[in-house]
Amino acid sequence: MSVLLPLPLGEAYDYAIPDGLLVSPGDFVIVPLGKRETIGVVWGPASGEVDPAKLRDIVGVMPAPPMREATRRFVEWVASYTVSPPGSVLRMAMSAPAALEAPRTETLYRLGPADADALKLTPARRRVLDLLRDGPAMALSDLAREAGVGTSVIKGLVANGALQTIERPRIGQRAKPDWRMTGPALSEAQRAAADDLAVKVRARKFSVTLVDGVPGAGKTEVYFEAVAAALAEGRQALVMLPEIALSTQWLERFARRFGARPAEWHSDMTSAERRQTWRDIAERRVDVVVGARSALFLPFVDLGVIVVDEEHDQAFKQEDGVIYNARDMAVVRARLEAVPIALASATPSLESVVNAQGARYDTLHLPERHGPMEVPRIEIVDIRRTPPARNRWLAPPVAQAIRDTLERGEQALLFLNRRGYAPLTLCRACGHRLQCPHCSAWLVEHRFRRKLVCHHCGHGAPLPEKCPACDAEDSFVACGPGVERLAEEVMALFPDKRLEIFASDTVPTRREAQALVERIANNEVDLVIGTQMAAKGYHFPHLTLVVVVDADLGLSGGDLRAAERTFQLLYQAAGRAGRAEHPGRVLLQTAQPHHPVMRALASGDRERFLETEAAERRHAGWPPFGRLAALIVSGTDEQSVDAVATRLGRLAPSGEGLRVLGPAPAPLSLLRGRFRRRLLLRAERSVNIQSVILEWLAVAEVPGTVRVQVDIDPYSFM
DNA sequence: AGCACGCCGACT
DNA sequence: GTCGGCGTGCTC
Repeated sequence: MSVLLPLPLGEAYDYAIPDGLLVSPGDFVIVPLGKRETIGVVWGPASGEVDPAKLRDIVGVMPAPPMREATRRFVEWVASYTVSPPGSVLRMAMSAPAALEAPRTETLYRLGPADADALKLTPARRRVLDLLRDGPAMALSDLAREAGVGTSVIKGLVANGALQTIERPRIGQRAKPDWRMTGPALSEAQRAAADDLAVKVRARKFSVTLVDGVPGAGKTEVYFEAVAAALAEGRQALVMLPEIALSTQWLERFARRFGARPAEWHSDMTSAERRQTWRDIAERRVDVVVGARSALFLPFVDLGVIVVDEEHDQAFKQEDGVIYNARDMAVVRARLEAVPIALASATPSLESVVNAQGARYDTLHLPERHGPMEVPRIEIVDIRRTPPARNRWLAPPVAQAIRDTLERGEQALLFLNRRGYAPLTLCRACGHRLQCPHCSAWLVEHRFRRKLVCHHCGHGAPLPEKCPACDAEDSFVACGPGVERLAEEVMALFPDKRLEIFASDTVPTRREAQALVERIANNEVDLVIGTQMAAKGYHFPHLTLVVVVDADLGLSGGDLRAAERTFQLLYQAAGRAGRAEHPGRVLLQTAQPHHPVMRALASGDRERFLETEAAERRHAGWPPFGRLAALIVSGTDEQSVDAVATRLGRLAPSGEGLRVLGPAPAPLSLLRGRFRRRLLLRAERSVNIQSVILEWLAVAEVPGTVRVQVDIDPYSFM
């Protein structure tokens, strides 16, 4: 049999089956590999490429449900699409190896065969027997506690046969979401959209539906009905959210609709939680999973629907290891499982919009805000006309708007997507810039932590006393604003107001972030300064003013999605304003008031922006109108990295509808001590870009010291 | 991914 | 003289 191992091996290995062992494709098996044993998945018949005499025996089969055919095909599909070893993809589908072991058992006590009346019935013994006569079998400690006896009484009853023990797999008690509960009243548009999705779920066929609606239009309630329909069919449902949005607020909403929480799947679960949840999904004890991108590889048995919320969000793009976009792979999984998938967003990606226009996807529009809410007014503040004071970042009219808001007892959010005090620190005397020793990036001063930090590799160092280049003392000047520096300015302006910074540095854990979200929601905070962490998915009823401190920040840098991404981020940030009964106001500080992004935001004309954006990309052949792949060549030795990059450039495939750009030093030409070069392959949609790349890499003879990563449909150009 | 082998710097 | 650093290569 060929067995795929969760290792970056390139192909499945053949193993022999010892006499008496029964194995089938999909079984999780233990196999020897070198000196150790590894768990893999039986993938199919032996390839026959290895001398049968060399084959080693499969050691055993894990006591776990086998990996389904559809899941195996999904693993293969992702591997071939991303040009990754299938074993690396398998590893993502085996993220809780402990779940493959025999489930832990518990010992329960129930009445035994002996005639209780024949025993000496002490009061303690009677209490135990009475308890078990009317109730279910119980664990030792529970039984002892409830009967008010010591464990020795129970052991004694077992010894004389009045009680007996049974071993049972320990099954966590999970409350099941109940689809029969009545949901909130839906608007006409919501009802129509919900019915459409429910019909698709019942049809048990593959389809993709884009659920497109402004923030507050009630997309969540709509896709909850798709989940309810899957549950009514007795099937499982998967809801994918970008990591950051996996919030208590969302879970509470779900619990209100279904009376129980869904199973969660995300990176900061304990291994015990992973083990339990993975197994519960594989054995059908979990109906609904909400998770980040890795939830896509869970062992669903009978999936009925997939929902990807905030489908435009970049957090779905995995940037290390197997580089994949979980939104796109979710569509593939839905196809292989033959189920409908819903992609929801207020700012759908251009990819999805184009797919919807091309009739590959259906679209459900949810036009208005649902309930007594108004769409916030987005106003442009031209910082060239009303500039902030020197080394200040808030324009006078903006400061005034904040003051007015606070005076009304309402909250303001200042959005600045820059952690730390200042993005760059330099020496006034010689101009030396403080740079990371491992990356081509500036060190960012974090004044509260009294440290310099590299945001790319995590390198930290104390702020030096004097300039490392010219020895000048007290010569450092901070350049540009970060959230900490903005906080300094705001504290000086509003010293008696309660200010919180909402960034990964101030709320490093999910728990702390949620505590802060609660404080903001309960109006225990007046002013929030936040990075993009604060921009997404939350609902703050007292927040009526959102200020985008530097709306131009994401626009520079040669990224093909810069405009689209900026539009999405700012629109989402703006959506935080005025979601309760108070109307919201949004101020964008920009030096480019006529930029299409700013105009689209101010006029609310999203369609026109998307059209312009689509036209530009179509003209240039960029995605989604063409295919794109990046090769990232990296290594610790700059010469050999350059040699490989140059060779790849020389051997670049050519042909109809194909073009290779580069090699060029990556914008982060040094990252974590590795030198980096990039090549970009652009092709027409008809080109099979994966096979082109495979042939390319095969002839380029990359030495072991240099790594070439393939990024199909790159989102990051760093 | 492990776990080996293998070739150069600081120790008993 | 060894102990051990982690670079390189293989595992059916």
